[in-house]
Parts: sequence; C-alpha cells; structure tokens
Amino acid sequence: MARGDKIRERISAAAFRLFRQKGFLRSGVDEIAAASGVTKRTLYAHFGSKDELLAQVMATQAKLALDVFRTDFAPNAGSAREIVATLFRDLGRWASTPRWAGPGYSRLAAELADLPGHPARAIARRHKSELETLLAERLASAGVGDSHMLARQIWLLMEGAMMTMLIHGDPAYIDAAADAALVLLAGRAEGTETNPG
Amino acid sequence: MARGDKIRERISAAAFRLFRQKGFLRSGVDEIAAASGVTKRTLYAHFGSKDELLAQVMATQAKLALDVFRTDFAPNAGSAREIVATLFRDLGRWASTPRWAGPGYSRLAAELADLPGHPARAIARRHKSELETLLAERLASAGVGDSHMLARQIWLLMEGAMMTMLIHGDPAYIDAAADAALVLLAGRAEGTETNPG
DNA sequence: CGAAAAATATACTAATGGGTATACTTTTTG
DNA sequence: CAAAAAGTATACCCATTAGTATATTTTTCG
Repeated sequence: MARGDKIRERISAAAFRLFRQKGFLRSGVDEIAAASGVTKRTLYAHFGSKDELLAQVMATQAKLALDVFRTDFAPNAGSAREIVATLFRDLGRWASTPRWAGPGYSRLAAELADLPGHPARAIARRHKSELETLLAERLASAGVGDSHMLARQIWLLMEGAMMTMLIHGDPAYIDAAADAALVLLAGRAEGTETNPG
Repeated sequence: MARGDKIRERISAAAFRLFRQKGFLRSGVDEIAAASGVTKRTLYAHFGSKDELLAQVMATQAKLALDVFRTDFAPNAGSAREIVATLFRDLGRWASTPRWAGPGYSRLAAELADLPGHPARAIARRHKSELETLLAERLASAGVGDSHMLARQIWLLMEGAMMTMLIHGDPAYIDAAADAALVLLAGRAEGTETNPG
C-alpha cells in the first residue's frame, strides 16, 4: 500500500469519527486535519473539498459496514427468530456505548435534509437499501415468506429505535422494538398477515 | 395582545420555519431577523441568544403540536384500527408535502446529538413522551390492552417511517409502517376492539 | 545520488457567524 | 403632552470557517 493511500485512510477515518461525533457542519477541516495528523494542505491534495471528503468518507464507511454486516453478523444464525433477536441485541450494545451519537447515516441525512442533491444523500440511500436487501436475503434463507416486506418493517423499527434512543437514551425502546419485530415475524411465519375477522 | 407579543410570535414562527427547513446551524440570526421583518437588535431584545431562541421556539411549537394532536387528530375515531390507520394516513399526507424536511424534533435532536445538555433536547424528549402517552390513552379508551407498549411500538414505526421517508422519499415505507402497526394491533387486541359510544 | 513527488509549516483570503454599540424614530402610556 | 419603552438602521467586533499561496523539508524511486 502506497504512502498516499495510508494518509488518505487516516484522513478518512478521522473525518468519519468527527462527522459521526459532532455532525458534518460542526466538524472543521482544520480539526479533521489535526485529528489525522496531517496538514490541511495535504488534506486538500487528497480531497478536493469538504463535501467531497464527506461523500468519499460515506462511501468508504458504507462499504466497511456492509462487509462487517455480511461476514460478522449472525454468521451461523439458524432460525429467523435468532436472526432478528441478534439484530436488536447488537443494536442495543452498539447504542449503549459511552458517547454514542446516533445512527451515522440517518444523522447525516437529517443534517442535509434541505440539500437533496448532495452526493452523500445518494450514498446513504443506497447503503440503507443494501442493508435492507441483505436482511431480506437472510430472512428468506431462514424460510420466511414475504421476506422483503418483513425486512423493510424491521428496518423501520431499527431506525425508529435508533432515533428514539438518541432522543431518550433509554434502552427500553430498543427492547420494545425487538419485541415488535418478533411479533411481526411470528405474524408472517404463521401465515396470518391480516387480523382474523 | 401587546405589540411585543406579536413581534415575539413573528420571530418565533419565522425561526421555526427556518430551523425546520434548513436545520439549526444553517439558519443564521440575520436570516431569521430578516424573515420575521425585524431588526437583529430587536430579536436579541426578545431572545437572549440563538440557543435560547431555539429552546423557546421548540417549547412553543411543542405546545401547538400537542394541541393540534389532541383536538384535531381522529376526533371521533371509533376503533383502534381506525385510530392507527388515521395516524399513518395523516403522516403520509404530511410527509408528502412539497418541501417536507423531515420530522422537526428528531432532526433537531440529531443535529444536537453531541450536546446532550442543550435545553432543546429536554423539550424534544418531553414532547415525544407526551405524544406517546396521548396515543396510549386513545388506544386504551378504544379498548386495547397493554396500550402503553403498543403506543410505544407504533411511535417507533412512525419515527422510522419519517426518517426513512427523509432518506428515500418513497411513501411506500409509510405504507409498510402502517401495515406493521396494524399487525401489531391485531396481535395485541385479543379480540376486543370495542368502540366507546 | 539526485530530481520529482508529496508533505509540512505558516500565513493568508474572503465570507460568515453570533452578538454588541450608537444614534434615531415610533409607539405606548401615565 | 411628555417621557419611557420598544423598534429601526447601520455599523461594528471578534471568532471561526472553507479554501489558497509560498517556501521549505521529507520521501520515493529511477
């Protein structure tokens, strides 16, 4: 690996840390440069602008997150129930870390809500879709019918749990979300999509 | 109503509009003053700082939103099913307005994620709790058992739907959330969906 | 080695931010 | 009416921001 790539990585990692911790707008370029042990001039040699840096950071992290999810998450989970339970257990652990600053992608999307054309938005959108699809595949291979709809609804619960956790800081909301997800799963699995009249 | 109060209201309304549209950090004080047709000096005579302005705006809007919810939302909804369906239908309409910029409170909370002590955070937290409680009461009076848990889970779905709608802009996610909410309701309501009155 | 490429250090810019100061005009009110 | 209260207009302060310029040093590599 060339030296330049290593520096790129250092900058990208530091930027990601700061963006997630303090948000995009409140993270200064000088700050990012200092945190990566690099001169601002060097930073601008690698990334043309702060927005471009954000876009590249998001793309990099999306790839990393997807790989982690693909390989590490519930690697040999059997039942759909296990998959769902693991998903929310991991979420709870993650969201309980000391200075947890919420879901990175959703936070960034919220921060850029008035800039629908920003490249980072498209990346966040694609990343979310990929995760949703991945979960759907896991559920399908665990024998769940209508796995797409269920995966989508579970992601809705995940998003809601993260935002609510960010607002309230109360892990009970994650438990409630997990419970709801399992109810939904049970509903689908037993073939009773709609309430019996 | 005194003149001063009218001006306060104008400032507060303009600030709310801008905060929701562009976020807190990207809304300048000069901009807010101009939008409310008021001098910056006057703005500072009414609100000591930008943060204080945010806090007061959030408090005001929370009260307004709660009143609207209390009186206008599903005023004579009978069954719990109707309540839930109406809730998501209204959400879908709201989120489909032209320049919809996401859920105000959650967005602000996300923006201030690294400042847990900010007064606006506490207001957002309380507001969310009040809404959740209100929904629980509605559900309870419609004969739903364990209405607290159900209300909480429905709010999780609402939050998730809003954030996802903000990211994807696809109303299908709201339909998916509505469907999930109804499945949860069917699961809880062990056969009793009675209509009071 | 020796030269090009890449990084550093430092200083700069132009704009923007929140917040304040001063002098003047309008509105309210005793 | 008269004076205080409230608002306007305008200019200013100081810190911070993204991004650039220049000159110097370090690293890479033929």
